[in-house]
Amino acid sequence: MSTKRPTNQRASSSSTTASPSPGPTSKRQRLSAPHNALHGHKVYIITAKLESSTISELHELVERSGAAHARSPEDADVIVTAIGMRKRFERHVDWKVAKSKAVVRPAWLEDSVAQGKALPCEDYAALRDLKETTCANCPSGRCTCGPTDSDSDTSPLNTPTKAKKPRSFDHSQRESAVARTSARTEIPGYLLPPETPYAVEMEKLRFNTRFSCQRATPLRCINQDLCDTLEIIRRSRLLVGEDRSALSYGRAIAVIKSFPKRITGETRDEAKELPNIGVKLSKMINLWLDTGQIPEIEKIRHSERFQALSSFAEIYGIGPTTARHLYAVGVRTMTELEAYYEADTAPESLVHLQEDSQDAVDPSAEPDPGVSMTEADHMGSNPQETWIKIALSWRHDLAKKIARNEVESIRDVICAELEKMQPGCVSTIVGGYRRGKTECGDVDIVFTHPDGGRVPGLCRRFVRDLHNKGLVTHVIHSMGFHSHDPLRTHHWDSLEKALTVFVPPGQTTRRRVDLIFAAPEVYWTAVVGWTGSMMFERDLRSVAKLQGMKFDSSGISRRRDSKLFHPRSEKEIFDMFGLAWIPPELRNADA
DNA sequence: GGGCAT
DNA sequence: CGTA
DNA sequence: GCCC
Repeated sequence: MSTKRPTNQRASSSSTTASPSPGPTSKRQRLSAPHNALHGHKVYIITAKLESSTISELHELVERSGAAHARSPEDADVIVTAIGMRKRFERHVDWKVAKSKAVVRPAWLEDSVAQGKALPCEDYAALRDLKETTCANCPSGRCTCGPTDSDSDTSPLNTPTKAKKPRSFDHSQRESAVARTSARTEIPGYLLPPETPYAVEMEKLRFNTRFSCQRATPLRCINQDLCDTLEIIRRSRLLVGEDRSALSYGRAIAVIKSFPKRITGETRDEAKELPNIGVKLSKMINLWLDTGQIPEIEKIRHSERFQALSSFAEIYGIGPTTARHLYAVGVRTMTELEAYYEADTAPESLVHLQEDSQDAVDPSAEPDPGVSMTEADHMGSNPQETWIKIALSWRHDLAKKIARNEVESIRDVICAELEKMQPGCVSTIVGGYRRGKTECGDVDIVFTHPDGGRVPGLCRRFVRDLHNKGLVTHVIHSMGFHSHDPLRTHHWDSLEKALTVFVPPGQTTRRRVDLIFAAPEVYWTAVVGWTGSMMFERDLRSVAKLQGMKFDSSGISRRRDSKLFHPRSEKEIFDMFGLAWIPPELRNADA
């Protein structure tokens, strides 16, 4: 996997080749004392297209210039960017906002600091279409540029609004996970995937960092056999209810997966120094190296209880607790499990909990508002029991993996249907598919619409439509968009989701398909939040928390004042938390 | 000895 | 509690 | 079970 892009732009020192950058701006005064060239101004740096070393240099320059860092483009007087294309630029800054700022190339900052004063912007405008407004807002206050030399289309700054291709599906071979359902309607740049992949700075992704969101973790690693072994212990810990222990095994697995060397007698010491590998795990690694196995694993493997709990928990809707209850009342095999739910003698033991979860199983509500779960109408008192009976009937289908091309064709079917109901939606296939798995357990798709007003309620309407057409047979809805509810203090669940059972047209195999509808301002958080892996998400949230922030798939907020943040690209989320970019295929921190 | 995602 |  |  060649993750290192043959990067060609070093935007900083000599931005682009063909610009009239006045005066050679050499390797100047790294050591010069601070001055006040830009005192009183606020500068915002768009990090896209910049090397991280350049980014830090530019930050230094801002400080040295006496300017302040703006926290957002809106907040700034000056926006520094290496982006020259309007469409790409708009992914970071609203066009209207941009017109009220000076939008310049990095060279302007360098040269202004070098010369100790704010230089005229005219030769530094980052985008041709913004040259005029940039001059009007130039900190130097003495830009002389007249009305844009409107016809000299040879300008290197020119940003053709119409890019090369009539961008309909030119992205497909790069990341077919990302698709738009509409080619006709105009989609704002910030909802589109990057036209070139972000650079992956491998040197920053050190394997011995604490959190998996700071490391590159491939789908399968060089020590996969060890990871698979430890995964058995982890599963076992989860099933018996030792969640914290399970968490530790999960973290250990994650860090081993990112360790790029085969663990041998040579490298074992290094491996034992890894974060999340402590005394116990070190001993296990020793055993594994010396004897080729770990006794505890063999014990677990052969345990009747583990096998029973494992198989029960494979049923959708049965988790560790229910599995343990079943075992406790004497159920041992799948066959017995079916018999147990067949016989209408369900004991109270399983009934009691789980009454008013916020998620509504949407079956019986045949009268309009919900999708019908046909088999489940006329049901007995216990919805949980009913639910599991149905899930039992799915188990063979849902155990089947879904090939990538089938994931894509399911996406195509769904997008085609959605386009009929609501043209112009944008979508990304997320989940394991996006992380590069060749076989997927389910299909997860995040949707939005450039007109945010089109999104509330769309999930329900659309799923009902799919149900009427026979494509969706069952659904669990989670509420979303209760934003209109004035009683709600956080009216910020700008996300609707439906967990469905889907049968592709002309087929009979049921598939689990999750549809997520996000307001446009939380589209990228939803995409990051639903791409996974699970450990990657946990660590991302831990990192956010350490920084006083809160991350979840429906938004990012500052804990102290609940201020919301709306990143305009996936990478902006990484930037926001000071994390190096990690592409989806290297977020596979689960075994 | 508390925290471990939301 | 189960699920993502 | 590991980290701070």
